[in-house]
This record gives sequence, C-alpha cells and structure tokens, in this order.
Amino acid sequence: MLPIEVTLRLRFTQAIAAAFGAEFSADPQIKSGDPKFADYQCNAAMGLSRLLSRPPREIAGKIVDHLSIDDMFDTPQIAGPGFINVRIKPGWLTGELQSLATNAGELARGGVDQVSVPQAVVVDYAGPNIAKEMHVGHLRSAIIGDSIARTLAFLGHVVIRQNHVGDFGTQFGMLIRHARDTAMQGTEPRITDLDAYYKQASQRDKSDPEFAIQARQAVVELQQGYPEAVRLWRWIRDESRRHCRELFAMLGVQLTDADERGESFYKDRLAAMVEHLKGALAFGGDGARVGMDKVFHPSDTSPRILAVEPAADSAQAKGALESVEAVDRILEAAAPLVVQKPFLAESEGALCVFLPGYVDKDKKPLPLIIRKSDGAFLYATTDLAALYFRVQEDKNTAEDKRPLDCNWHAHRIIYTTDSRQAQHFAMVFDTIRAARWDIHPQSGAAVKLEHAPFGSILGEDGKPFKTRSGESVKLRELLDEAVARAAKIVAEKSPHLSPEKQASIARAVGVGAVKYADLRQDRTGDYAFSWDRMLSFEGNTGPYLQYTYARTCSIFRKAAADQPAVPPSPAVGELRLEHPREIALGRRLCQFSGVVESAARDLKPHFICGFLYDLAGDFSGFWEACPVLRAPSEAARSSRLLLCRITQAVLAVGLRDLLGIEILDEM
RNA sequence: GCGCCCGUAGCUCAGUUGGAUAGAGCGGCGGUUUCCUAAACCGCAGGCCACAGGUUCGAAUCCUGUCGGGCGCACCA
Repeated sequence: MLPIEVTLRLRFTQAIAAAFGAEFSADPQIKSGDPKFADYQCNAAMGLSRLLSRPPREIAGKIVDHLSIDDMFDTPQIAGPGFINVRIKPGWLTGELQSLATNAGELARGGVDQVSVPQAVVVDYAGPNIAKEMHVGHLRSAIIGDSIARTLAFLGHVVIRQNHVGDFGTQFGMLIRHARDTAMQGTEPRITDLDAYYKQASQRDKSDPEFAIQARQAVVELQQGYPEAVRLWRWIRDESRRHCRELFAMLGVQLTDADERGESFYKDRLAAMVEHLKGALAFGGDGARVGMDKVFHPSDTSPRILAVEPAADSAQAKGALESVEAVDRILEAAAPLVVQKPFLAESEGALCVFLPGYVDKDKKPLPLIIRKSDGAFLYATTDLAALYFRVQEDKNTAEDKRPLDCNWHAHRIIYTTDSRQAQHFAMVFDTIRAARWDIHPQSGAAVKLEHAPFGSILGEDGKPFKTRSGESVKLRELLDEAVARAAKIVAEKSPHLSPEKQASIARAVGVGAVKYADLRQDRTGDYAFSWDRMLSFEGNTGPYLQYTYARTCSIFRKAAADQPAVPPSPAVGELRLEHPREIALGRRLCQFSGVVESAARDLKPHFICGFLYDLAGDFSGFWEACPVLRAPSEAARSSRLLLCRITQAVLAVGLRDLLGIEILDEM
C-alpha cells in the first residue's frame, strides 16, 4: 500500500505545476492535519504567496481548481491563512482495506510494501566487550539496533547484522597477564567467574604499575599472534561468547555467531590498512608528512609541527628540512594552528590522522590515533578496517562473506552506539571520506554512513542506572527480575491459565516490557528506567499492546466457537465503514506503511511505538462501541471481523517483526 | 576553555523537520461491567514550551545571547 502522503504529494505537485508552472511545485508541504480540521493538509499556498505576490487564499483556490483527488478525498476546504484541508473518503478507505484484507500476502505484511531497490545495509550493534559479562550498558544498543535491523530487513533491504565485539582490546591484555599467575588455564570456569576474574585483573592493573606495563605488552603479544597469549585469549573469548548467545536468545535479539565479527577478525588487516591509508591520504598531505617525520623530536613535548598545513607544497616542506630553524619559521608562519586538509602524521610516536574541525581542550588539533606509540592498534584502526571491509573489499572465502554468500559492497552503514562516541564516529567517517573509501565500488555514489546514537539509562533518581552498591546491573539479572515481576502479575490476573502457560506469558511480557520501554522513547535522549512504569500495564507499554493483540485473537477464537461448522475465514466478506470508530480505526490502519517508512529513514523505532499505541487506542474505542460477534447484522459482523483481522495483522507486524517483541494470543 | 546534545503539565515523554486553540500516559478527581479479556473504556483538572531578543504571513521548532543540566575533548572502547 502506497503511503497516502506520497500520493497526495504527487497530486498536489501536479496541481501546483499546472496552476503556476513546475518551478513552483518543488515542495507541496503536505502535513497530516489536526483531526479537528483535516486528515491531511497542504500548506504550500502561504509560501507561494511571496513568490507569486498574490494573496495566499487566492493561490490556494487556484491549486484546488487544478487538483484532482476526488477519487480519494472529499472536496478540499480552504481555511485560515490558506491551508488546504482534505478528508479521506470512507469509500476509498474501504476499498484500500478491503483489498488489503483479502490479499493474504499483503495482509501478512500489514500493507507495507517492499522497497523497489533493495540496498545492502550493515547494522553494527550490540558490540559488547566480551572480557566481561553483559550489563545494562549493552541493553539499548542490542534492543534498538535489533529493531532497526528488523525494520530495514522487513522493507526488503539486504541487512548485514554485525556484532562488533570487543575481543581484542586492552582489557584482554590485563586478563592474559592475570591468567599467567592464577593457573586457571586448565579449568573451565563459569561465566560468573569471569566477571569476578575481570575485577581482580582490573584491580591489579590499577594498583601495580609493573603489572600494567606487562598487561600492555600482552596486548601487543596477542595482536602479534604469540601462541601462549592467543591460547589464553581463546579460552576467555569462548567462555564469554556462550554467555552472550544465551542473552541474545533471551532478549529475542537476532544475532547469531555468523553475525559476530569482532576486533580480532580485522587484526591481520590492520597493518596493511594503515599503509593503504597513508597512500590514500598522501593526496592531501604528502608535504606535511615529510615535514612531520623529520621535524618531530621525541623530546619535543609541544609539537608545533601540527601547524603544518598539509597542502603546503612538497618542495617548500622538503626545502625547509635543510635546517630546523627554517622549519620553525614555516611553522610559526602557519599559526594559528588549524588543520586545513586531512592528513596522516606521526606525533609523539603515535600515528595519527589530523582532520579539519577537531581541536582538543588546548585548542590544538585533535588527532584520531590509529597506531599507538608502542605499536599497538586501537579501536579507531579497527573501525576503519571494518568500514573498508564492508564497502570496498572483494571477499574470497565463505568465512569473509558470511552471513551472506556474496560480496557486500554496503550502501549504507549504521552504528547503534552510545552518543558519547559521536565524536569518534564523526572522525572515523571523515577519515574514510578523506581517503575516498566511502565511494561505492559499483555505483560510484557515496555510501551513507550513519551513527544512530542513543542516551544513557538513568535510574529513577536521575543518576546513571547502577545497583545499590554502585556496580553496573548485570543484564541477566535485569531480565530475570523483569520476568519475575511479570509472573507475579500474570498469576494475579490470569489464575485460570496453566502454570506453563503463565510462565511463557510472563517471559514474553517481562522481556517485552523492558524492550518496549526502551524503544518507545526517542533514542537520542537519556532514558529513565522504571520498573513500575514499564510493568504498570497501563498506558503506552509493551504489555498493553500485547494485551490489545491478545484481544484481537480472542475474537477469532470466539467466532470459531460460535459457528463450529464454518471454518474461521474472516479474510473474506465485504467491508463497510459506518460507525465513526470504524472509520477512525480504518484511517489509522492505512497510515502504517508511511510510519514504517519514516522510522526506517530516521532510524527511529519510537515512531512505530507511537503508531501502535494510537492504533491500540483506536481499536479499544472500536471494541467498546462496536460489538463484533453480537453485531446487529450479519453484514456488520463480517465487516467488523475484517477490521479485527487487519488490526491483528498490523499489531503482529509492528510488535513482532519490527520491534522484536513477542506476541501472545492469550494473556 | 572549546565542541556536541538537551531544557515542553507534579512525574515520564510525544510534537511528522516552520503551520491553526501545544498533545499522550502516569499520578489526582469523577464516571462505565447482566455484553466479544475491566491488564479496558469515557470525562475533568493541570502549560509564560528555561529566559531575553531576532528572522516572517506564522516559531516549542530556525539564528544570537543568557541561565541551568548531561556528555566528549592524545595513545581505553
């Protein structure tokens, strides 16, 4: 089903072009209107008034004269300064919904069409550091990323989920170093031990400087493939991976081992990638690089070299190298210290990318460090390598291709991480663009790189969500508590159900409540975690939507019981929208495809939540006002059953397929 | 200090990218059940959209400044 706004935008564009010429029809300003006035409105007349120097109401009149929408809408009304208000004809609505209800394939998709040109989209989410147990800090990334991935996949894109686990960083140096002393190699510790184990290592790292140095060294050894370090690392990683798998399953997050590609995967690519980057950036920074290498002295703690403008021509830079004094003169002439073009350089022993627009607290150029002074690589290096891998690399092995069986050449890459990493991703993206590694190898267009940031989880006191003792809450414990709280309520509300049934409802409701509470809010803001709010079972909550869905199912169970001879096939029959509640519900159902489209465009699952909540409200209103099984006539009964069927389908698609929340036919 | 994000009802949040009298839920007050799940529905009260300017037909939304909060700013991720 084509979103109504799309059709309307087209029709108004045509009308404006016909009335005033195509040059005025760029944006017809279609909005969904205040229900008091209109279903939709076109607000183009006011803006056109200035360009055409005619009164806006006159312009609105001309637009309406050229408009042909009477197949879908009643006669447009001009109101206020020049709003053009339109209302959908119930007759048109009926036709749309009728064809939706009777087409099984379309019904199963809630009327949402697949895109005509699918893209390869990488969604990078979850990404726990597997040196320790998953905690609440990983919750939002997993839930939000999963919903974004589901939504894009539902629309027909080729979604490549990537769980970019931290399995190769500095923490592993600590753990490996610690493992050497504790003789744990031969044992098979459980995951709960690993968390405590991490704490011990971390403690030693903080208090023992020698340990800390050796821990850094262990990272280098791991990254260079020393067998002893690698063996210890594998043991820790495998233990942790099992734990993550369980939690993803519990959460209903669609990540499998085939989607896991951690930092370690890129380890053999990093050195080559760095060399490759030197070549790619030499374009803008050759002269600077020559200057940097020579000018820098290890003893120089305030490297004025950063003042060098990369575009400074090589001859000048090379000539300057003949005397340190001459170099200094050039450098001083280059003040104030601003990076004009991206360039690569060594600074204080670390290999850095310098980019325009990034300064540190002393107003000095802020580097993106891609190789530490001790030779180790860091997350920026891995992120760059991963980006190259995802867009540019031709893949040879099945291992490299998974989870697909072909090259990726991604068109769009989405990172669902904490908003605190915004600057990091901005720098990584800028670096990729400077190297022109964002140019799609087939289409030649720039790949869309997006950071979809989210805020922190706060406790009810407004401070970061922690346990009473100040530690981060373990994800497993959080989910267990959600299920336990839900179980209590289920036992109270639905004592007639079997214990097994109650337990499975409690699982779905508890986990669903946690997920929905997170998804319903705009991800960019911080989010206040509250058991009472998410499990209150009232208002805009997961349980309320699950309950609404369960009620739609209940109708069909009853309908079947009423007429045992007739198989329940409510997807046939004639739809008629008569009661205002029926019309309101029908109108809402037709908006679904447009909402899904916006949610995918802006990567905002809360658009979907808001819609489903409104839909649930419309359905409840309909439920109260329009008896279905006891409808006054057989015609009304079968028509209303059709409405229930569509509502049921849309709720199922929204909750299960898009948000990743389990649906229940009975609660 | 510099940069990014934020400030909307007592609380938690929407506000479709500049449109009409700013909307929900919770909490508060009041109502609805011989009837398909009352985990529901209906109604009432509650606002200087932090503050001050500016831009224009029109601002919660855009620009500037102020106040208040969060986060980030060189070898952690």
